Amino acid sequence: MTDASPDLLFKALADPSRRALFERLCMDGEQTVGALTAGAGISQPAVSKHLGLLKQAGLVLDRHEGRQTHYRAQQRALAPLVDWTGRMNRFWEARFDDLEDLLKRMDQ
Amino acid sequence: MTDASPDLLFKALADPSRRALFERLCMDGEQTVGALTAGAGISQPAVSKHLGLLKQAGLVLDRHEGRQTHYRAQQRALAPLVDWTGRMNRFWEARFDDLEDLLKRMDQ
DNA sequence: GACACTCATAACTGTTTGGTTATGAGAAAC
DNA sequence: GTTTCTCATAACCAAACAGTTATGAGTGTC
Repeated sequence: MTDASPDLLFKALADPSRRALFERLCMDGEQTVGALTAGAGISQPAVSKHLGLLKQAGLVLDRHEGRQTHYRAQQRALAPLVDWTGRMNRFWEARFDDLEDLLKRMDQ
Repeated sequence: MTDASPDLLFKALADPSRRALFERLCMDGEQTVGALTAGAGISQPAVSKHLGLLKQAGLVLDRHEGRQTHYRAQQRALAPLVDWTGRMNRFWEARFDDLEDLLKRMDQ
């Protein structure tokens, strides 16, 4: 699950609890499920389920150590998102350029 | 509704139909509801509802002309998304730098 | 005025989803 | 071996949601 579609990414990040978990992992680095549960306002199973979805979307990686599971953010996973926004911006700029060209031609 | 939280944006873009509508508006520019409905695989009321949500999220603007409504993408609306991804990347890099520093110090 | 067209809203429906509690599996601690 | 701890899964529930059809409001056409 190295790469994911924008669809999975948007869906995974659409939920506030999930986005908060991902943000914490980005800010503070690797953490156990227990640590993540403390501070999230929801139960441990809820946290586990969210982490499962984030993992499926390629946004986090897990590592088992003894009886705890450590999760960490996978930064690369955001690339498709950045690509998508960039693409939308480029479309927009292209149309803007076309309009500009048109206006210039009309001006002459 | 000039600006919106990342939450509204992520939620609005999480649905494939909605994202497709927004992509079409970015690529092809302003379009009527009728034009957008043709090509979307869903009914006109469904399209209208999605456009309503996109508008609420600040992603599109509408313009009434006679009996039709024209929608267009508002490019600026993606800014909070770009900011957010940038912030996450910066957190990640900061932690990476810390690790690098630590390793350097340990090396001496 | 009568009709046709375009879109939005209302009312409803089936599915998805974010949460819960209960429980089980695996790994330390004793 | 028994107990304790950590996490994941199962079963369930209420709310949110994406879609539908029916209808209404507003605007052009004749």
